[in-house]
Amino acid sequence: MAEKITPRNVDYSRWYTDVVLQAKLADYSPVKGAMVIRPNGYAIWEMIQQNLDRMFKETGHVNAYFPLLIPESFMRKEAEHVEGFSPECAIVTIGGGQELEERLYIRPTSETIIWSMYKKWIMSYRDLPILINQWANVMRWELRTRLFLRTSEFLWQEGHTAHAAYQEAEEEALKILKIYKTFAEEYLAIPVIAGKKSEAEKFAGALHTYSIEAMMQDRKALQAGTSHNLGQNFAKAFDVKFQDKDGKLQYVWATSWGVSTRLVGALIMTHADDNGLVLPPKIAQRQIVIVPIWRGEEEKKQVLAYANEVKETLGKEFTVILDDRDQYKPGYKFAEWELQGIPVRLEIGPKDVAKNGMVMVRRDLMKKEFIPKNGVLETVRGTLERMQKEMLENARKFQQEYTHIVDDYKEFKKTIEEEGGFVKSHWCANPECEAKIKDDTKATIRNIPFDREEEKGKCIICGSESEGRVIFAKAY
RNA sequence: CGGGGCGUAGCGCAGUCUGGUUAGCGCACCUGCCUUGGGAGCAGGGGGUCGGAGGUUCAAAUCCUCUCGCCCCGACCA
Repeated sequence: MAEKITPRNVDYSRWYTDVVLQAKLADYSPVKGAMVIRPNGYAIWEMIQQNLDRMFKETGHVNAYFPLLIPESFMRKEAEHVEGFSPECAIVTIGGGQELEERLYIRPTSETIIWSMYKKWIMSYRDLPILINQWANVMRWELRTRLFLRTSEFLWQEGHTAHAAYQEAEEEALKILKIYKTFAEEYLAIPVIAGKKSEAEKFAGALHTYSIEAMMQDRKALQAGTSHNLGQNFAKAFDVKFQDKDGKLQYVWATSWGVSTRLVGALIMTHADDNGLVLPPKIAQRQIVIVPIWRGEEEKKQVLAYANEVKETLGKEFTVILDDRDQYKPGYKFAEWELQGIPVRLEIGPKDVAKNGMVMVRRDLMKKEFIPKNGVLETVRGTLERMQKEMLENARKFQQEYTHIVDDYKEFKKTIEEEGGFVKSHWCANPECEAKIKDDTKATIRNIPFDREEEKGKCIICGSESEGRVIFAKAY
């Protein structure tokens, strides 16, 4: 291989970087901590946007846009919030060549500026709920950065809703988490565990935080989406009250929720292999590549005419690339499209033309299979559907294989240290026990799964009563 | 901020210790021929303020001084 990807078992993090760079998903920018998202990478983000945006709108949400710059005084209004975010904020101090009277934060998230506006817009219960989402960039200054996973500037969507009652906000936060889970599994083919964050891990300024957690191929956890019930914290900070049906003034109830370009990193670390990216069909903007093979002009003409017919047939339903470049040999093209993760490759040479068929290769399996030209659209459609399904199943098997049930702390440490993955253990809900585990092992509580079994037990640290198991793992 | 390393073609590097024609190699790129079922071959070609500034010297990528930038390792985070 001329273009090398470091194999996963040699150096997982170099493998990741190699895949991102070689598949042309992103590149390093002149500004440290920032990245350029290249067309191949942005195409993935667009697919994420399109599908999530549709799902948000189907549940009554609308899009809007709030400013990038936030007055410092706004950030300071919610104590926990400013404390949580201040260390990672970039601040504008000069504008128009002059020192600003009030410094402006480049948004690390938009709760404060949005709630300053909600104050203007909300008077009565009739104004509620407000279900606004925005697609935007945010900035959180980072020292140790990794493409897609942790960059100072990243793209995301942030939903900010306002409600008349606690219960409504709670339902909203859970509804969104459900959407995230559905999207992650059905589109990205990433199995996730939905649950509630512990107090220590929740969002700065939230009442409850919920998350979906995925397991990467190195068995580390990655938070793939979060949703917060913010209670009345921001309403109180920004003095946002509404008059209820009884004529009484109440503070508004809030949620916020988001997923980011980090999902692209999750997609890579869930499915890609030593040959490069593997895209689930539903996320691939281009699902099929045809590589024609020929010797001499005569064959070239024949093969290309045939390949074009196939392209046209498949083009009714899918986006097809016909790679007829003359300067590269087929082997080179195979490798290149594999690198970019195109789900299905069709190889068409003189032998296939003679047999009225072609060779089909599924990117995740890499097995060659001869298929007839008759019914190629149905064959490929079926293959793509199976591929989508099996990618999720395989990832789920992997996740289950590395999910351990552990009741003894010695074994816990050993498992986290040697095996990695998710460890399900009892925990008494005391933050001190949680902190001790983090100090000892670097593992954190990923979440308290919604679907956990009711099972009385004893905290793995202190032995106190526990209502059920929580998920521990080392995380990105 | 503390410890280790590195700046030479788009990328990866050699050359620096021991100063000396025109600064070299691999990949990539361009042209042509030839090839095409798993990353071909041959020939020719383009591309460099040797990170920057100052100094020593007949002569500096090489020696000296200063400076800038980057990467790796230790406290927080979608």
